[in-house]
Amino acid sequence: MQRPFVHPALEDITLESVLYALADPTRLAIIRKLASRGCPTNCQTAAPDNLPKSTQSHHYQVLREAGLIRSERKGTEVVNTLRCTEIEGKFPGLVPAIMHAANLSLPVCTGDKS
Amino acid sequence: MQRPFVHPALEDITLESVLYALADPTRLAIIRKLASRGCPTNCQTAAPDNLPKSTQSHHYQVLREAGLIRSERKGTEVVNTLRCTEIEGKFPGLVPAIMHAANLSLPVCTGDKS
DNA sequence: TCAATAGTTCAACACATCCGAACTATTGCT
DNA sequence: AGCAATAGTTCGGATGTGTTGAACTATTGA
Repeated sequence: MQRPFVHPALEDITLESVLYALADPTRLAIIRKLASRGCPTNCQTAAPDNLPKSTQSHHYQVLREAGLIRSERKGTEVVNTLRCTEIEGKFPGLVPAIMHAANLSLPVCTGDKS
Repeated sequence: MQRPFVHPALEDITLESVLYALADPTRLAIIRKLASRGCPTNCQTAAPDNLPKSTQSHHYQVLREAGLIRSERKGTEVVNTLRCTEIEGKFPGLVPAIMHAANLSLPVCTGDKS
């Protein structure tokens, strides 16, 4: 927990890593949950199902290293924030189009909790 | 070569398979080449570099099964066509946004040949 | 100080990817 | 018709990637 999180600079975010990160159903669900709470929102344990912690941790790492989320420690928890305005500046319309497509193909992101 | 190609029906195309297919640099390059020649265009050997034939064959199969391209045999060749109008109907703006982002991040798709 | 909570790291297994070699199908030449 | 050349597929093995339980680290709160 002492090891600080590594976030790529905006210019190091690549289209392929973004697509790769969002191609996984679990990670897409995480991003959808984050996005459904307004864009720069935070979310503790936005884990889709009862996924093992190690797997969750791995998925958050992939999303972080792809540049999609920003992670910050708050006590024992990690608060994740969408970096959508940054990404929107780099790849205009990309994430909104994917979110829109996700909302069309999947029922609706359950905005549970709080 | 006798085995007919299998193309998913429009309703069986999922967002995740589309993203997965496009997350690979090689496959993204193939789609970019197809798209750069006008939308419903065809392309024989749109292989990016001098990629092994077996690998090419694999990538075309992934793109086909994701629903991104349609493959038809013409003599000894296989002609691949983007299914972009169909996909546009299902996921409006998705592929254009990705193509736009690709054009922003990568130089420009070299429209070589013919 | 100690238990509980939240998350990470490690190692092992399962599964996917890549590519050379062998194969199949079609064309065009003679 | 036969045959070489071309275009692509299939197979198998090496290599890489994803998933997850077990052990570990940090922080909070009693």
